[in-house]
Amino acid sequence: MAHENSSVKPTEAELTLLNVLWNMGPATVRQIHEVVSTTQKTGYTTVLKILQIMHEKSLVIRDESNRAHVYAAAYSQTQTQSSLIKDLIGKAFGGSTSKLVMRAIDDSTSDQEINDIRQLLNSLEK
Amino acid sequence: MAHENSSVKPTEAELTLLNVLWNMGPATVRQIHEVVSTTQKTGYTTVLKILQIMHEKSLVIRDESNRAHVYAAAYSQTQTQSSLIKDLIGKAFGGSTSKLVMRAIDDSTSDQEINDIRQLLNSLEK
DNA sequence: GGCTAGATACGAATAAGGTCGTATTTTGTC
DNA sequence: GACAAAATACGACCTTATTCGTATCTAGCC
Repeated sequence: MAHENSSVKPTEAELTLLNVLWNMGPATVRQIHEVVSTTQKTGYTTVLKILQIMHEKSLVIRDESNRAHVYAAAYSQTQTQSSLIKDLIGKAFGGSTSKLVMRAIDDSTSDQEINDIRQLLNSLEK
Repeated sequence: MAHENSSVKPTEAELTLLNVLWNMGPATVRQIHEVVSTTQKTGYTTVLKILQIMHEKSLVIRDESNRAHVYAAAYSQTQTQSSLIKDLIGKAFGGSTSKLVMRAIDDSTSDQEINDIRQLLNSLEK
């Protein structure tokens, strides 16, 4: 009952690191760890290990020309977001994007969010 | 680097079974398995086991008054969809619902989907 | 050349998901 | 009451995710 992902599907921890990479751009393990550890109590070697696994999976690329390898996301944030949305739509929304969009909008609570979405809709409806 | 989910977050296989339950309503393991096995080659005891685990996690409730227990989803499809969306927004969209909505809309390809969304937007914009 | 600080590589432990085989229990039917 | 069919319970195995500790390696500095 398992699955195969033609597309990219990072795990939770991997996504955490990817978010850092998308923010900072290419970075060393140390730099990444520094950022991550402000939020979580994750050890340095844990970050390193996950990065190495991501490298095997080709979720990141790395420049090994220097002693401290420099990692970068292999896929853009947008591409990854699309993969994850598609996955979710497939497994929980019967493949219907509009159902997901509707649910997301219905769930919006903050005025800020509602305004953002309204503007988004306006810009589309012309 | 792991997480805690205050809310419901079924796994992939669990979601498959939940989808069946939401469709059929309360059902026995056999009934569920029958449906699932039209799509996948999953064994009867596998379905049973997952249902038992889901029961431990309180993702389903079950009526044990008959020999064949009758399972039912503990949370509505809508509730579950909301949880999953919220989770995704949190981990891949920086908490921004509008970003997810925008991405979902941008990714829409089929005319059908685009029309559905357009109608949805129209019904909201009045 | 040798030391050390700092990097990577490796391997082990733990936990969870998914898959089944086998054991056990239950209940209706003769 | 005993048997068989059908259900549940249990436990094992394999994978993947996550976490680190420890071993190794490397490059610059005296």
